[in-house]
Amino acid sequence: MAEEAFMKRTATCGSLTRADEGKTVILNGWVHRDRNHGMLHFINLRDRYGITQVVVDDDASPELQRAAAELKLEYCVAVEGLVRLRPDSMINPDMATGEIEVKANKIEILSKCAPLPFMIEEESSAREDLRLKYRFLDLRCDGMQKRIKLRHDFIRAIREYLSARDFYEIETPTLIRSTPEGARDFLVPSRLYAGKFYALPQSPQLLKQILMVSGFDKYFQIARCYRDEDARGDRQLEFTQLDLEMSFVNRDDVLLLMEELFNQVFKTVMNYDLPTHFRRISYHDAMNTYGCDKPDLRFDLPIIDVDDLAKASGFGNFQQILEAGGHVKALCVPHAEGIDFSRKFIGELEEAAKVYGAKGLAWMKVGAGRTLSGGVTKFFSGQEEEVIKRMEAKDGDLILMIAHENWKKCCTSMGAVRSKLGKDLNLIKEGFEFCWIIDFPLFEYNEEEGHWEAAHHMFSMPQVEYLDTLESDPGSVKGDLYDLVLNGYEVASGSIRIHDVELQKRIFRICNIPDDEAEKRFGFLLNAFRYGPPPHGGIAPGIDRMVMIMANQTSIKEVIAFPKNTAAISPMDDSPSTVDDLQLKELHLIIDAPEEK
RNA sequence: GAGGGCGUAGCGAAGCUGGUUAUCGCGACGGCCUGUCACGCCGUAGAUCGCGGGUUCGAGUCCCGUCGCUCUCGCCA
Repeated sequence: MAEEAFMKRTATCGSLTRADEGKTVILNGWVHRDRNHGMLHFINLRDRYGITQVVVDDDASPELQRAAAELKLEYCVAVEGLVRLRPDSMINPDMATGEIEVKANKIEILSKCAPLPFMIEEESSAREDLRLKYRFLDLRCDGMQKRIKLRHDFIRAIREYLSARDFYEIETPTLIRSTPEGARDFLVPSRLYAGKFYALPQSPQLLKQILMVSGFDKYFQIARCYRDEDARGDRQLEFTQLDLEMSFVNRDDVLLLMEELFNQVFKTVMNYDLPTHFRRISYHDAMNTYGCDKPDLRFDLPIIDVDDLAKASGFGNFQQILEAGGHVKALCVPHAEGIDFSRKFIGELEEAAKVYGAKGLAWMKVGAGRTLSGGVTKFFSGQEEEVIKRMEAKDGDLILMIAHENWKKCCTSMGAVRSKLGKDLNLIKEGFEFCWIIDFPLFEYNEEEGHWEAAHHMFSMPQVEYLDTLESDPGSVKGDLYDLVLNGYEVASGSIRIHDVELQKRIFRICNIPDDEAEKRFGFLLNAFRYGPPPHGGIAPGIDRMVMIMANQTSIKEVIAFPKNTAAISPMDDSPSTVDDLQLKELHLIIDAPEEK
């Protein structure tokens, strides 16, 4: 065997136990902590698998002592030593390897480390942009290491489940035709064809539908998707989806498959038992009851319709809004220990509501003997009993009301209040609460553009009972659409697709895309649909978001190895960057450029 | 495109109604230390208080502008 260039590891820093006592091992890793007591020197050596305490004793050779003294944080080192049991009183029960230590007899410095820009701790405390600039260091911290592993385990469990059920994993191209609808495309200029562009896929939507035409009736892909839109805590320019499509299925086939998939995956990855089936809520009910289409069901706090009570009240403001076709929604905030419903408390809730378009937040306090006081109480004089009963309010509770001409804004602004209360009053239970949101409207009216457009995307099937009224009443058409929601985040979105050319064209026309335009943009799909397309449908769970939630994080950056910041910049490699004129010229993006030397 | 929050040493923070030499912890550097595990102890260096302007006898602190980061609305299946 060839002589090694360095002392190669024979064990990892997480592997040694009592059973290894007496063995001579070599560890490779980084100096995590360094406690030098002069004649006694402890070094916590870390690798991906754990941390092991290395000891340099007073009987160490001068050479070894010199090497140990030279060590600094995050030096990459090899240590050869003897595994020995720690004295009983020195056992560290918080450490997986806390029963043993390695008495060093040789230390080799594999590489040195510059002074650190921040400490590598379990959860980094440095500002996010600094963490991103030094992402290679940030990724060394225990929290990031665990989350990257969780992500791997999650994806692996998905692959195993689907492969065992006859799904093929098929890659689709990431240089594709631009079919702009919805988000902005990232464009890639063509060198060979001046003025032409590829687009990076927003999702493999059309390609997977064409795979169905090809007979691959169970397909999935861990697909990278790109959208040129502003970033958010749960949105990046590029993200990863489990893209999945099946032929000869209806909605319930897809929902049941997903339920079984996530039951198995959560059990495998987190040893967590999900309910066999997830609750199904219509879009309309979700909006009315929770004020959003991605409700967090870890707490209840339902929104209640009080149009009739508001109408009978003496509150002119409410009545005007109701007469204009608006709505009044209410919420009963349960009395909580240590929280008084002060002006400040209510004011903050009002601010949260205003962000979503509410003009104000009306309130009343419920007192002893089923009385109301404060806020808008005087307008509800004589209705106290009825209001308290409707709201199922108890002594000390707070009743909140929002009125708005626009139903959706009325719902979402109260939804924002509900959401804030869930956090502020600590109502959110531990765990994972999935639900399906179904029966979405297929179209919504774009006021600016002055025409209908697809609420989700244009390839989703209308529910059969609306097929005759698509054109006459687009606003009432419900689609075979479904979203999967987890703890208040939309984690998957899917639908049964259209596989009929004529129906697809009707949808295009309603969305203001005439036939010739449709042929130009989506001709390849329509062409495929002329050759025996099967009925099909699918779904696309977001990997980043799901792992984020499983890891109890609030930003997907925490589960992506090299994310970009909110300004769409990667502080580590400083992309996007300028390129030289020669490159631009080759891509026909500029005409004047220096000739190649 | 719009709003909120933040910006003080390599990192994390304190700095009140403006008032002498800008404080603390971690880290770095030097020294001491035989059972630590966030080791401890002594010492040293390290800050144009994001940047520009203004008010003032005097600005980290007040005002205006600007840049950066971050959260959110818009946007985003």
